[in-house]
Amino acid sequence: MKKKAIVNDTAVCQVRMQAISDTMSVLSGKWKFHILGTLIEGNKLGFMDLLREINGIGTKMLSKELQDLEINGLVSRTVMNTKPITVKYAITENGATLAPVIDELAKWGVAYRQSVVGTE
Amino acid sequence: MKKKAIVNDTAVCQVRMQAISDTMSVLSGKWKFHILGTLIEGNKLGFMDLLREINGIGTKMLSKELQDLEINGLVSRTVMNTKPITVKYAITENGATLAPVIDELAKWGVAYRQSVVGTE
DNA sequence: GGAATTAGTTTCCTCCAAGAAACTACCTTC
DNA sequence: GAAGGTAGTTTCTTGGAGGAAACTAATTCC
Repeated sequence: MKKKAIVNDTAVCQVRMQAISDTMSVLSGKWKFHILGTLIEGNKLGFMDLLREINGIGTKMLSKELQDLEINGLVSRTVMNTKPITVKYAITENGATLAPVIDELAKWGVAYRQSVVGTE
Repeated sequence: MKKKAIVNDTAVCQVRMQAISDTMSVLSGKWKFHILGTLIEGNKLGFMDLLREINGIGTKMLSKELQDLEINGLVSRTVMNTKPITVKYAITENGATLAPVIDELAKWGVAYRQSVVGTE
């Protein structure tokens, strides 16, 4: 009798796995959570604002990640007709639904850090 | 007057950012969520079980990711003294605290997929 | 005219994640 | 003793993520 996959061999688990892959695919990379988190906290920020807010990111990465997020409908980009041209990035309705996800990640990170510090 | 970081320039935000980085650092890579999710669902699985459960993963990655997870205290590895030597991998108490995080990720992935399908 | 600010793009480079395939090693069954 | 199952390790290779720095381009301030 050959062994087969048991646990994941249900439609529910397949969907679940796929869903996690989807999420991580959309939020892949080193900076997306930081960008989204920042935009959720502070609504409507310019490119240079984000560059200052997010410690360590460079212009290339910020530009690229923002494009990704815009394509996926999580962030909106609006060119303002101001004297020196400015751009406002904001979280979309869809992007705002990530708040609980980011909250859980942050919460877990805090708890994990404490558990590591506590046991050493 | 020079502009400064406003939104993230609070202790709370710095901690939050750090926490997200911590979490993503521990859970980095393509397979950790899948491994953890599988171990949360089906308690105590052997190496070959996991290899079968997780579609697409290879021995090298599985081995490496399991080591990472064990080092970080999220997964336990127990060598059983059975006739052909077997190893049981299980989620730890600490690792089990990831369940809500994984749930949120999965939940969001499902909703996101529906939002994309719904609007096209 | 030169400096500074906005918002990026482009180029070059490096390192690492990830996969394929082969190999080790031990034990059991046929 | 060959096949098949356990649990991995090792080697080789490639694509892409990510970073540094230079560059574009428009406008405003001094």
